[in-house]
Amino acid sequence: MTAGQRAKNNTESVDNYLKAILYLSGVAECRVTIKALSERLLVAPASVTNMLQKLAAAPVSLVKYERHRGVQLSASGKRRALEVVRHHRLIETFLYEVLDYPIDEVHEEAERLEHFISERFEERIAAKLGDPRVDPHGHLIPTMDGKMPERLPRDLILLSDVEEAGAYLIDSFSDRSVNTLRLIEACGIAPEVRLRVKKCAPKGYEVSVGRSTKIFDLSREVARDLRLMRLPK
Amino acid sequence: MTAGQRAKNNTESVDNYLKAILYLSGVAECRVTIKALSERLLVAPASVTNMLQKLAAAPVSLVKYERHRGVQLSASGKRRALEVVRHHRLIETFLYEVLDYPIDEVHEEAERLEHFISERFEERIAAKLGDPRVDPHGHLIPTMDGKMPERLPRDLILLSDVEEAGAYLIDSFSDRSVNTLRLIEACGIAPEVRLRVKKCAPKGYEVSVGRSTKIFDLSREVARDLRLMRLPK
DNA sequence: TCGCGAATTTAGGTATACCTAATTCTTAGG
DNA sequence: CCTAAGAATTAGGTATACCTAAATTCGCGA
Repeated sequence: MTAGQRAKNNTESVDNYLKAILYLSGVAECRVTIKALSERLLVAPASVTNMLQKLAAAPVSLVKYERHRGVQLSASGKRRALEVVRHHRLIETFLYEVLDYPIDEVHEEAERLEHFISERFEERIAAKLGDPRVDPHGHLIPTMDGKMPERLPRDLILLSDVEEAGAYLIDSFSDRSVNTLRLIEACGIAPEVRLRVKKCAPKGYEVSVGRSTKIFDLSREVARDLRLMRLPK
Repeated sequence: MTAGQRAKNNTESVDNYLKAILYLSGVAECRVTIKALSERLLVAPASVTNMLQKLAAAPVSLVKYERHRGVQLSASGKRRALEVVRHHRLIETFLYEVLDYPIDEVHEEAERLEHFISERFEERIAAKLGDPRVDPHGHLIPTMDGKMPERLPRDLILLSDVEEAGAYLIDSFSDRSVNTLRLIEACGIAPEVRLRVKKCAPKGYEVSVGRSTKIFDLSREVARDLRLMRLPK
């Protein structure tokens, strides 16, 4: 490194690797393969190996990495990853609640900004929003001290796995597909709203949302993005 | 360029060069020297030459550059520079008005975020703020169509150039020094507020602000950052 | 237990945006 | 009008974060 250049770990890129590892290792926190990371990040496997070697060798190492045996986050890697997720979900909530963004535009903007906001910005939007527990999709927001909050033990199920008609509460939905999000929003689907499943056919679902009696047809595609909580009959 | 890589002009770095040229070329839009840019951007002169050559050679060239004769913005360069300045000043206003930032923290955050917000974000905060004309320092905000708005012709003078006691209106102040900003704010100085100059000594100034009769001593240092409008006697 | 195919790693390269050192150009003063 | 100081440019290098292609290594099934 030449004089006048500072080591800049903690780049956008590093953040994205950490987030991807966090996501892929899941609740079990198991090892993540290079291939899985490569696919999620849309980056060649060789590039992933390279980056992981750097992350592991960093002065304060962000991942535990052994050749041919996959990666896991280290304690500090996990802390950083959760901080970025906190940024992401707070920004989404802020865009939705304060700036009246359409729900399907919230993810892309947050994906960029999450890397560049300061601690102060984080603190101010959290305050403005009253320290929200979930984002507009119903996903839990990690706490300021870098932990994922426990959720009340809920009996969760994807709509696509529902096999009998009945009453449910909407827990959360994926932020992946813009089209699905538009559709979901158009039906009035939102976290903590009641969903009544009228019929489940192999091709799709008939549901009503909230107090409305209007019936919507949802495809299996959409149903895979909807996470519900069973309500007692 | 390898397959799978897209040309990414319009980087943060490019934006900063364009802003610096805009600033240094001033109202007269005269040519800017490599040395001046090098000093403003804290980058070696050789790096500046390099970057300018790229900017001039780009498919849609952002600057007019001739070896040994300095640079000027092209029409599209100027448009882009003004867009970034618009982002900067809107973000500053937003942080100050909506997120209750202290005025001395507004510049640094905006300096980072200005490069990463989308058109939608710009549009939404502008709407939220009611399309403000000036930022919290009193600086004019370029319009959506990329022009610097005309200001009413005002008879402007720096406090440091004032030689006789009298009444003035505060037009704007520099966002450069955090210390100066704190001091300025503590005195209640803000755009469009009345300032009464009681005494101007070679070492400093005695002033009162707004309706208050309290007297503040301002150093020449601070006075150089304060732009005033003369009020008729 | 051996070998083959998939996963991973190494080796070598590109573009960006910097840097220093060496060279060339400009121009202002004698 | 000529020269030397200072400005600008060229040449050659660094770090980051990618890439492709060519080795490796692992582990599963015959």
